[in-house]
Amino acid sequence: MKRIKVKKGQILQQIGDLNTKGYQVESGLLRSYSIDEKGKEHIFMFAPEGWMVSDNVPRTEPSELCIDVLEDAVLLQVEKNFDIEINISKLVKRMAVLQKRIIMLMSASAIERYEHFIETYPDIVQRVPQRMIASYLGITPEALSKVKRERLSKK
Amino acid sequence: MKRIKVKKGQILQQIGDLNTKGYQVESGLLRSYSIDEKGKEHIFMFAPEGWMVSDNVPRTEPSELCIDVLEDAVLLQVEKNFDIEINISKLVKRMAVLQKRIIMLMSASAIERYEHFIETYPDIVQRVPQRMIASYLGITPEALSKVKRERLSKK
DNA sequence: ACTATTTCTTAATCTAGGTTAATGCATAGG
DNA sequence: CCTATGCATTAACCTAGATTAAGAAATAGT
Repeated sequence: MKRIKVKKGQILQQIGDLNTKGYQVESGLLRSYSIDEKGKEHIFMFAPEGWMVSDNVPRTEPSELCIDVLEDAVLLQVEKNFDIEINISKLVKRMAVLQKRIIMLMSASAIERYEHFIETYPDIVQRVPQRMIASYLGITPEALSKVKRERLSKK
Repeated sequence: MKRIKVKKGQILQQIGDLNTKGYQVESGLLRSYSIDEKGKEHIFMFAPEGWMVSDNVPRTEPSELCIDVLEDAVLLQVEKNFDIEINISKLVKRMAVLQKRIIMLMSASAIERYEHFIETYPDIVQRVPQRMIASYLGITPEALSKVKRERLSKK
């Protein structure tokens, strides 16, 4: 386990890399994302201060997520065997987040997912470009623009 | 931790219940699902032999999933504190499944999700009604019918 | 400060999948 | 055995969001 400083734009993990590390974020902002066969990015999660990112595939398999730096960050880099999994309560919280995300993707419209997102992560909205929020929500930037316009006209 | 036998149709957990238990499936088939504000069910996961189901929200919060029995089953009922979380490698595997599911929901079409489903869970397809597979895939039974028809005409 | 590049928004069109409704099949219960 | 309820499929239509394209606004690089 060691503390590292990383710069905006830096890529910590490429898709296909052996996936032995996780990152605990002390300051800054990371994201993890997948890339589909058409080359389109889909943001899996944002990780601001206090969060932890890692690919959740087994340690022995190639990663299916790319991890990069959105804001200069200080990280604790942890080897997956030991350090991470010791903190079970954090693991369990991450599961809860994933569960919520699946439920939202299956049952909520783009508008509802956006509402939920800004309630749950009000600060992130300020810190990342719109197109990344769209990517996280599973819609296009154009559709997000429309969603925001509709929200304004209603409230 | 105790072993229990349950009958098809039995409900093990209601949405809103305090969520202190998990179930390890020795034989039979369970499912967990959410219900949206329109009353529509969305299957979160199937749990055949060897799998484990539980709601992933923290133990102290009301559950957001309902768990019921699709085929008569023998279960190990575990209290969430102790027993479950001891088996970390199983926890980690569940995370990998959730991750894959999110990526599929964001980046794959209904046809692709269906293909992936029958590859990953070939036996489940035989064991549950079509409408439940549709629900798991996040589409309507009508759309699943169309998907299957298109597959047949192509191959 | 000026240009180049990326980002955001709008509008027009297209499409995957939803909705509704009708029909044929099972399965369950009397 | 007959009816009732639920399941799967088909077809006609509808809608949320994708795609394409173009312009405006913001950012970054020199």
